[in-house]
Amino acid sequence: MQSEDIPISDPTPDLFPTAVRILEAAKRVLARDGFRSLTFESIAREAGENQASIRYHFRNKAGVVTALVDSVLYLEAVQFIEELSAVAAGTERALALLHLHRETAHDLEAFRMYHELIPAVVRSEELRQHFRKMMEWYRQLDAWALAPSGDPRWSDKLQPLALLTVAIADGVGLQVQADPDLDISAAFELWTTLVKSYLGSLTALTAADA
Amino acid sequence: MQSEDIPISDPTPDLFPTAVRILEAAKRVLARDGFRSLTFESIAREAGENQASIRYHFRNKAGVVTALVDSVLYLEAVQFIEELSAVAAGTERALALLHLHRETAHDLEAFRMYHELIPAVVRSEELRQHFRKMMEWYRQLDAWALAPSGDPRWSDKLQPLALLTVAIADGVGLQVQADPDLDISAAFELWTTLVKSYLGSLTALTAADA
DNA sequence: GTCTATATTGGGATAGAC
DNA sequence: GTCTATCCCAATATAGAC
Repeated sequence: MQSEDIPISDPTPDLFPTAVRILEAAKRVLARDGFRSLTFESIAREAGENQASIRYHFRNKAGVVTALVDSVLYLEAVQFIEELSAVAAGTERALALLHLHRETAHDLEAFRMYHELIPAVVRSEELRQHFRKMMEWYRQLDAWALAPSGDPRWSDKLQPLALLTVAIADGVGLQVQADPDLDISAAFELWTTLVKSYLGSLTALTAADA
Repeated sequence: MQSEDIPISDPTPDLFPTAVRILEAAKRVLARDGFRSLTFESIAREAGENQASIRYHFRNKAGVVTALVDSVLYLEAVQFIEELSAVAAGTERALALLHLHRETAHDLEAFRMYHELIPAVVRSEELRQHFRKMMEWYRQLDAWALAPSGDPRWSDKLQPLALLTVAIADGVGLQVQADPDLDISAAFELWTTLVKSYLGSLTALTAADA
């Protein structure tokens, strides 16, 4: 799994330094005050820039939102690659993935941004395609991380499980948004057990095939 | 599981007929055009009512949104109770629950409304508490539906699994929003297998205890 | 490429007639 | 309890100076 497999490229380096600062400011506003508060005025204030400067760099509001979504989705993805690439393939990496999901569920701010963006993302056909690719990519990342070995044939076989792990990550994150004090440890331990036993049965089956 | 266990009551019958029609119109606008399009003007047009009439019945915008959230959450919940109560406790009902989740994932409009409301729900403390209770209630409903028998002691034991089933339902729904053509059948079959095997091991364990 | 001034729109809210 | 008229504000967008 090299970084070339990411279906979107980092939007940040193509931008002027001012544009980057504006984008960072926009992300802070989004996380703190929500999508409806994401205005030229609030971004300009947060960035210490002029409203007209934002418009110059991003043309209009839609331009800002697109760049923002791109950036948020991208960064979320990059974090996962980095952390999982450091772990050896097999059970260790599978456990690392589930652990990462568990930690992420408690990242209230990240999920808040995520949920703020979803309505905008789903309603714009362009953004939805971006989102679709990112979801697909997340499933592939999970399948890769869950695979007992580096053998790429595992990827297909693990797609159904990967769909579930991604769903669990998103779904638990939502429940934590509803109740930040929710204790999810027992559920994640159960989930880990279920996944381990399934992976075990898969490798046993494959060994029998051979 | 009687309907008295629902933590919120049906908001609809307390309202005047006009208010009910306004609320129904608001739901249609929300599903079709999204939260940002939910204005007095659009609701009034959809309902064939006057803007001032909406204000008279719901005081202000926040009043409309609160009633709307209440109504959407409530109806979603009621549907689940009705369908699952018709099935006998045990494996049959557990499978019915998972099947219901699978069907619901394809209800694009319902999930669209759900996702449109989430940002508003999470940012208002009052609405978030409502949402929290509803999530908790959904977990209890799932635990009840998954239980091998009517014995209420199962409920506690099955909370972790119920957290997962709720997460799967929400998480898969999101993936389908991203890609309506996504094939989720293999994933749900796998999920059903995992749940059945876990429930089987639980009952075996309990039988050994006795 | 940064900024000011201003135009335009649209949504939320108020007062009060009927 | 329904409706009209009107005010106010916030947010996007434009023109053009520097």
